[in-house]
Amino acid sequence: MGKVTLQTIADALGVSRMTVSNAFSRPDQLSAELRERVLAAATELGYVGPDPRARALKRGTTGAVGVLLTDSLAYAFTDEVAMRFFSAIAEELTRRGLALTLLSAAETDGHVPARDVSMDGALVYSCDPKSPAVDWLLKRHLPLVYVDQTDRPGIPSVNVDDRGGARAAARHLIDLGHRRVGLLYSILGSELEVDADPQPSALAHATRERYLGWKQELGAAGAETVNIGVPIGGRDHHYRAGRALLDRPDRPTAVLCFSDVMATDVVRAAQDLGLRVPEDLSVVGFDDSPVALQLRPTLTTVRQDFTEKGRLAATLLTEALAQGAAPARARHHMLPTELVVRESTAPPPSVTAAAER
Amino acid sequence: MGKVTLQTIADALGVSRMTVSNAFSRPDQLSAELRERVLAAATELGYVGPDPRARALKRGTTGAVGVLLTDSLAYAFTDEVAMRFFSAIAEELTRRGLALTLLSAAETDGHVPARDVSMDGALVYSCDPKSPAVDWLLKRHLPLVYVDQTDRPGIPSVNVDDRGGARAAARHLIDLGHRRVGLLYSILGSELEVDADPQPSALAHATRERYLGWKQELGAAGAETVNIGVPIGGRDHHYRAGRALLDRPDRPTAVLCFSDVMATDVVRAAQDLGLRVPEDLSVVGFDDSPVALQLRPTLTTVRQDFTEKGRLAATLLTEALAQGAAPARARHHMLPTELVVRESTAPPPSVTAAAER
DNA sequence: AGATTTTTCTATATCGATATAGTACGAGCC
DNA sequence: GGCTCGTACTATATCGATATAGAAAAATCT
Repeated sequence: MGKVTLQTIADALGVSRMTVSNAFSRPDQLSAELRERVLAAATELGYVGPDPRARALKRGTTGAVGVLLTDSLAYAFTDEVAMRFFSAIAEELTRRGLALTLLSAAETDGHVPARDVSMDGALVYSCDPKSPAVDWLLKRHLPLVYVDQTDRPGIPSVNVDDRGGARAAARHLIDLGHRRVGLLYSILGSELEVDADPQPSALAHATRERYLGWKQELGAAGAETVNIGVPIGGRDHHYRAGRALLDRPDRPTAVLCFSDVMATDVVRAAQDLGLRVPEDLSVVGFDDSPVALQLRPTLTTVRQDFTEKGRLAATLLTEALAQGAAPARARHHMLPTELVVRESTAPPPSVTAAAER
Repeated sequence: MGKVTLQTIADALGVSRMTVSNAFSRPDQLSAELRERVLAAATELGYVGPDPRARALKRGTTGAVGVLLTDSLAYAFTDEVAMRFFSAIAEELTRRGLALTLLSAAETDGHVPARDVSMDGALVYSCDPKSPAVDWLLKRHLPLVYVDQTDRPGIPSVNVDDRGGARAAARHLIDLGHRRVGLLYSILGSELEVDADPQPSALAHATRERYLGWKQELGAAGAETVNIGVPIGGRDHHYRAGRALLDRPDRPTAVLCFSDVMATDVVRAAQDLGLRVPEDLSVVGFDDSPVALQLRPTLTTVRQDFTEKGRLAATLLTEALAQGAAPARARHHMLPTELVVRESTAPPPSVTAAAER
């Protein structure tokens, strides 16, 4: 059976192929009457419409934009914060009639999505900046938008004020009287790093900013820190990190966590040890994800607006698409963060005891 | 500035275009030495690799498969059950080097993703079977796999035993002694439908199966039901549905809910009315999503294996891709469900009272 | 009526790659 | 020497559409 193409219909009707193309893609280019006949013939012959692949080649656009994620797409789907962000992106892109292609940064026997999949542009989201996948996207000269990444000249970006938020969180603990604070941040490795002194350059962007924010504020106040690098990807790592922090003799009186999810598991670890939150241990999260409110006690955290972040990123990308190759001034956006004080933080035990005396 | 294509490199090196193509795509077709020279020249001239669009046209494959969802992609991202399923799909597809394109069923000023986006095949997931988007996919003769959809001859599918699970849930309530049960199911409309007698044909597949399973078992036992159709898309609808059910004088002693999320909101509504769960009201969910365990009391529900569902769907699709147009016997798979009894169900108050006498 | 514009349709040249068949040449075999 | 065979590379014909420019007919203007 021969394939049905524009030509098939053109031949059947004795018109030019171009006319058939126009019937589908540019209705104003032919009379309504002829267009009807063309469409009728198309239906009869079982022609669905212009082949997207051929159209993509000729027009140069595909109607889909990519989102580059970490190696593990599967893991990203379990991340509620990422999903809120995606939701906003999807909303905005759907409005513009664009589809969303998820790209894994991983290479599987020769297949490299970032290099091989056709798309009109891409969002680079929260993935290892050294990833070869990012390089491919850059080399392809695709319109890009960086999200939660270190800025790069010439590429529009959306970030949140991670450092400012982290400082506010640290300051909050200082103000409460804490002078010995645990810091739990994500690392790329697979083993817990206790008492580490992380190289900022080895951390992912958001992690680095938050870590530096904490350090900056705590350092200024002369507080001590206990650093633990927690591998991403498994909740049990969070729990173990919590235990590693709380089992020790010089246990801190408060913990700053990279995320609300991590904070949740630390609270669990604390409660399993018979520690009361916030009386014996203050815990602060990051993101203000839905779990922050579900946790008992409710979680003090740093809020960021995922929805706005997604919407802005999608808008920047569609703008970049519209401008085509001509790159306007790349704007770097920074969204605000806000400390949200809830029930999981309180003065350290010693201070409380002193006050009660 | 001229674009850099295979021809550019071929000309620069004085070899044929085909040789350059082979250097990238079929290394065994030319000597290692020449290949090196070609690749070196390519890098120097800033050639990234074969254009995915052109390759897609000629080869006929794009390296991405679609997932067709409801009108609102954004909503799907907030659905934890859908995300678990996606996670498994993504895992499996990444393993095969395929990217995942999310398709909204909505049409936006002439753009219809299901018709216009190029892909090698698609999963049709939990969307209105009457949606034009599904028709487009069918007309394109793309390899498809139906998930949580009514079976269609010739199209492989993955379903879970919704009806069996629903029957088990209903039987559980009957066995506990309940004879008056609320049924909360999803509808496509935007208004709560209280005391409705829904047309099964108007319900989405999974909804229909669950509803019919409940009815079947409750009917056989001679129990009464109070039916409420709950619009999808907003948690407040769930809560209002709960209130509509519990505020009435002839309040049922138990509720069967379409999902765990819905059950969560119903429990909240009950508690707000001063009703104790399960002493005054038994509540059963569906899916066994993570929230079922987080809820207090923990939720009696019907478990399905999202991960297996996703993995199977992805596997069926890649198999269909491999077979190309030649459609093997389309298999319809049905995954089992399992009643998980937890704390949210108990005998109705009257029975308890009688037992205490 | 003649000039000008508009409408409607067609012819041709791409878009950037890959499949297929074929050529040239050296090696192996009897 | 003549035959087959394998390796390394090339020439040509697509894949299925759309942009562009142009031709013919119809409509508008002066």
